[in-house]
Amino acid sequence: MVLQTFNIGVSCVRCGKNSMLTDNATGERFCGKCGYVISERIDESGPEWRSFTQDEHSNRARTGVPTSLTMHDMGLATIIGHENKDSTGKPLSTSMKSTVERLRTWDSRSQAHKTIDRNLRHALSELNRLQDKLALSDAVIEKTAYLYRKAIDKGLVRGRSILGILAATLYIACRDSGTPRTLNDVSSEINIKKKDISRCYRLLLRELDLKMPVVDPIKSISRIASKAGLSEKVERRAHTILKNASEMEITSGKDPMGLAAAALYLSCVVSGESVSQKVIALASGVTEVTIRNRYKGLKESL
DNA sequence: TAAGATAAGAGGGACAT
DNA sequence: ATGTCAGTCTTATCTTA
Repeated sequence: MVLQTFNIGVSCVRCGKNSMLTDNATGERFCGKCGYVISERIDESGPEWRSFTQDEHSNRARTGVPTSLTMHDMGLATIIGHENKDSTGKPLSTSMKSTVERLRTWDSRSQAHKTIDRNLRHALSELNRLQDKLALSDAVIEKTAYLYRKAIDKGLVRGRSILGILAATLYIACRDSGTPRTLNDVSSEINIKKKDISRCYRLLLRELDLKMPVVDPIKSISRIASKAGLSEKVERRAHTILKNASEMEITSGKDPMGLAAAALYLSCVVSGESVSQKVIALASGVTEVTIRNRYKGLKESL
């Protein structure tokens, strides 16, 4: 019943026979004689709770293997393989074969394993890689995994690229948790075109009924300022510029990043600090032309 | 060299057909 | 469902101070 197994030369803790096997497909270890299964994950995973006092720590006890949304099956893998052989490699009897056949049907029906499982595996392993690349917190990753599962449940992934949806869910998780990552950041790491991600992004917002707060350009200012190495005075002045601008209602519909960048540039000019548009454009991720356009608008409003 | 101007092109939202 | 329109941002190129 198992695709590929090999003996790892360890004796079973239950029956004592030297017959522990490992399954290449799932990485599970189990006893070829008595069927006892051990999980490697127990060793690797920490507790699923945090404790803040010594008391709390000693009072709590684990009640099972920790599960995580970032495991494709939440750490609860039991899959019936597709070969009609028993654990020792011998073919099954006819009656057993039909029994297994029936079980397998139920197995795949209940989980819709075929595509969804593979899909999830792919997405989550990519997610793992992205966490390192983009320096994301575990919370963001969990949130992404949660959203991705929701997207699958709603059937939104079918017919679309897995990575596209994944990138969009990741972007949503970042926005939602206040982690400053732009569409550009995500796009360049995952190697999917920005427009494809934003298409998926909008789709998800619509279908999952999510509400994304509009990015406040004032929040972007400090990010750009520190990246471009601007003084605090310039930063503060840019704040007031933007505040005035938004009261005069010339900011709606404009790219928040563009606004923030232009406000900073204007602030530099009136403060007498010479910083080129190019520097700010580089730090903010918008083009110099956009800065110029917003800059023109902001200047007129003063 | 930096800043400004201009033009072409892309993608999406609003609205009408 | 499809097409048009106004508005935005980007890329590229040229001119100006």
